Amino acid sequence: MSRWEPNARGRLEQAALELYLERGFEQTTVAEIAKRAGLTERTFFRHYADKREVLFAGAALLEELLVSTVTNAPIDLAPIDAAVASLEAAGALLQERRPFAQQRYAVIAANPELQERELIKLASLAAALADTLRKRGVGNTAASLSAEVAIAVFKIAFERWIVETNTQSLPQLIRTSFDELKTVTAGK
Amino acid sequence: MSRWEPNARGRLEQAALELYLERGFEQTTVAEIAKRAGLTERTFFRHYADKREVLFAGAALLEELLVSTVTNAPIDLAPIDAAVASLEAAGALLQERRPFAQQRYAVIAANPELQERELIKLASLAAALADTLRKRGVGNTAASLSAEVAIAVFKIAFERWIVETNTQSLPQLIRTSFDELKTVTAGK
DNA sequence: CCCTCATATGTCAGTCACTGTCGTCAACTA
DNA sequence: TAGTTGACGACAGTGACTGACATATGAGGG
Repeated sequence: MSRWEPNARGRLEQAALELYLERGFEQTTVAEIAKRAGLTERTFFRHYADKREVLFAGAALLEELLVSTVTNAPIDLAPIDAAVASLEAAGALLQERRPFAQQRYAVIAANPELQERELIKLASLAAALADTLRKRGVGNTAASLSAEVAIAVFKIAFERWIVETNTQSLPQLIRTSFDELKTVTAGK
Repeated sequence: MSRWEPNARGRLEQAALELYLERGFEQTTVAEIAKRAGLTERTFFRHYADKREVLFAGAALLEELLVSTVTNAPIDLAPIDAAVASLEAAGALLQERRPFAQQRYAVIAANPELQERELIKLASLAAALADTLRKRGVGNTAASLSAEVAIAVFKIAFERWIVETNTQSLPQLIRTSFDELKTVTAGK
């Protein structure tokens, strides 16, 4: 049998989310999170670079999903369609964890520092998407534009998904927003 | 005659940019910035909420420019065109301070914390743009989409403007990128 | 079965960003 | 002239984050 309780990261993430919800992000100290997880402050920082990062462990998984989806998309699919399709896949994943996503969103929405981290994670996803598109032969600017725009569509769909009283699924909202985007950018 | 040297904020911003360029952001302490500006650390924090904010004093000005440009745009101009036009105006402003913009970009590009701040400032500009569009009667989602997409275009044009050896002006690059965006999002 | 080594953790001291509080002094105002 | 305000300095405190070193266990080799 192990010397320590298993799943230290899971316990830290759980404890952090709980405390951020109970007292707010700023009013929670890392020492408190660690204590609730049965660990020390130092151990927290061995698992997460900082106090914010503990809320963003899922980002790496999401990035893998986006990249592999775009990589495996039919080569004749337009760049923006490939990017949006990958976000629909990511949306399907999030759809399964809506309560968690809502709690997490509530915490992030209440704190600007966390919003900053969220934005850089999204920017990182956009960069990964753009890279993947370039590997499909898409031009530099077109790749960046497609990726950034797709992420913008995702952001807006995600917010509606969180706020609205569950009428459409997240993938549906992404598709709807994407359609509206086409209307918006269509020159006359 | 005044008790203190005038323009404390200007001195702090100048000192901070210099030091961030010389040693890097992380290797610079707020005490050093304050000392170079002839002030104390405490006074630094009276002028700027944190160590990063000193690099982002211009954002408020930019936001005013965007909002007033969109507000005064012809009412029959499409939302996305109004948003992009306002960013062209902002681009013209930046065009006049290219060396400063390049130094500032170099500092920010070298540090993730500063990139986070940059992203939230851009998101704030997008939110202000979207609000202004809504006041013109644009629908909720269309306003957000137009604003986010316009900012995405701006980001990509800005990076090209910084990197490329001055072939096109920033407003020109914004226009070019916007045209490419229309191509990219045009469904077949 | 013992030795060694890698791993996950604890302990402790230290730096620095940021805050609250109080004191100071010139300039303005009644 | 007396009070008020505004910009700053001085100082102590909290908490995020880091570096260095210690410790215990499970795995693998001999």
